[in-house]
Amino acid sequence: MDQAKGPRKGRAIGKTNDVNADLIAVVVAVNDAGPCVLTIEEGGALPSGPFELAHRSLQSGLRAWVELQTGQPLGYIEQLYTFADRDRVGANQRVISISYLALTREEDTGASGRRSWASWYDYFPWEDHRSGRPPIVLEELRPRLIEWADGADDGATRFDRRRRAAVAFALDGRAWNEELALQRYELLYEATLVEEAKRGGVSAILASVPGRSMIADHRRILATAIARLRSKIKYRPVVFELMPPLFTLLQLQRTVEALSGRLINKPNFRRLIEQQELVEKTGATTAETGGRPAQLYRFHHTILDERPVAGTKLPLARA
Amino acid sequence: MDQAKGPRKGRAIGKTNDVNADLIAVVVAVNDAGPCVLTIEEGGALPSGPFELAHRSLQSGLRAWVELQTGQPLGYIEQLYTFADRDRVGANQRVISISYLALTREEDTGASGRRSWASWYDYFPWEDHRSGRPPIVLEELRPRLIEWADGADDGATRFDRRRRAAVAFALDGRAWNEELALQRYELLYEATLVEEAKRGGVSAILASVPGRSMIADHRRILATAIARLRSKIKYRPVVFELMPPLFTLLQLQRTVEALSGRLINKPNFRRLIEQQELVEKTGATTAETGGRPAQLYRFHHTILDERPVAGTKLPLARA
DNA sequence: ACGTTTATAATCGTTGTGACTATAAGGGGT
DNA sequence: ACCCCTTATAGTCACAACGATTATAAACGT
Repeated sequence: MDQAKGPRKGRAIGKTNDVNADLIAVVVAVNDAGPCVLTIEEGGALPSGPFELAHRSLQSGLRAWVELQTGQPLGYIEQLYTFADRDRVGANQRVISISYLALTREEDTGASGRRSWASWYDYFPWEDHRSGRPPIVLEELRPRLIEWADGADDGATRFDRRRRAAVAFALDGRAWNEELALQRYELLYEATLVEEAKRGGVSAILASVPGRSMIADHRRILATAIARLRSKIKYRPVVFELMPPLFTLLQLQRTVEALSGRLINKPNFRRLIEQQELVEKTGATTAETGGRPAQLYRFHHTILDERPVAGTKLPLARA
Repeated sequence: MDQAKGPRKGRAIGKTNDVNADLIAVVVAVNDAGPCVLTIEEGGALPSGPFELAHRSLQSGLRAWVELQTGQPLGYIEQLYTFADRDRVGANQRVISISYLALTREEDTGASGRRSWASWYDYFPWEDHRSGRPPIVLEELRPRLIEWADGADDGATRFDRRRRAAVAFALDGRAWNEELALQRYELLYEATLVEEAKRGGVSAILASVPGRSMIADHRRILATAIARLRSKIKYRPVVFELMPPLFTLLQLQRTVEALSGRLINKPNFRRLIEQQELVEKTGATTAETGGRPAQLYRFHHTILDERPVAGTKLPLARA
């Protein structure tokens, strides 16, 4: 192998450069309660395990670990990011985390022990704007962020911190941007307002921190997944990976709203979906919700192949 | 560390699961000749090297290797993808390739030995549509792709292959989509129409293959970078990383055209750039190109912080 | 019968943007 | 000096996308 790669200089094959690669999965589903993530340890961690020689590929290794730990088979998979960051260094060993996003339907509730579905918004209570801006933003986060900003040494840093907080959390009359989920989490981390940022720190005085945390950097990875998914549903029809075979347009809309954390105008949503020919009527109807029975639709699969770029643009409120 | 990660089951710390992680850089610049990539070995490989204990992070490791091998300091860096695929398996050792995209200006031509800038389109001659569709598509690729499609066993596969080829290469009256650069390369790989796909194969009869190749999967990584960059310039103002401090709007347009491989309507481009307030006039002008002297602009940096989503949407020809 | 809920259709006005035309300002050749 | 070339810059036009709103239809419950 190395002979074939002659160009490398100073390359030393040996144990000194070996690393341990972890595969971490964010498995997402949506149910009536909202968007969910598959967890182990009662919501304290994401399914994960080391990449091993026996695995044919990164993806198959990930599938194996998730199925072993939760019994959940995975369909759609997409690579998220590879981390090799802070506080994950061992003696003469480094850990690389390769994270994936998986979309599935919460059906096959195999009784596989330690798994459980947890709502996104238990971990990020400030991300759900479906009923307007959640109180936690103005009541808890804003004062603490301002306090953090004003604690900076020089004026330029204070100004910059206030601006970043305002952009991320839609303060000072700015518009909320649901895709900034990761930036919001990173900002709270930087401001030491999440539990993870206090680990190993001297401040044993743990004031109440917003949102439930996870081990290691799992919550950060979850934030990465949320941001990616919220962005992707706008230009690729990935929502359908989360839908049952037959669904009504309102169910589809509720799913998109659950993911994006904000409400959508109903007629516009219907028009967008229908004119893009992403779905087709089945003829059947359902009347389980009360009100006029709704048409049942099915995803129009061939569209995926023909139009690789088209997607489900979300009709979201203008700023 | 492992105690903190109690959830893992069947986890075995030991040499058996160790892997070697390679960092690979696609360093992009644009000059008068077009879009370029930084290479070593006379264009045969991308700068790369193993992730080592001494590196503080993945990014710093990458910077170190690129600077060591080419003398090029890196500015903007963005992670591309992590591969652990085919034919990169050694005995009891696996190689993970973590690839990055870097944008820079081709200025500091330090005389660092084995580096050289190579045009994208030497490796992907079918990707440059600035002067209309290149002849290679219809004259060479199309007949071979059809031959490959018709070589399938069953009719469904034949149909599917023809459709995929038509979508990727804009056959049968379809519109060219510059963002499908990676899919095109993968399709050619699957059809055994690129040199990499024939390595180790029995077919020693190497018919002339389109485009220059690289060692290992470096050309695939380059294709990934091109696709990512072509997509990203449409919604994030990353082009400016490739521009000198002062530039004219036409220079900016030529850069975008070089990257996307297609021409842009001039008035529309100017309107888009100016109304988004991405640039500001400096007052100075230049008259080096002949014709009326052009205003020199400068990137409006503050915009980056205020509008994290806004970008340089490309006014591209409608389908 | 009436109100409530949901589904479905239609309309209006603004914005975005692709395509095109026109005018201005320089240089070089004859 | 004039013409012609090249490039810069401004303006127009038409259509498509889309956010917001209203209206009508079809079920159920009281």
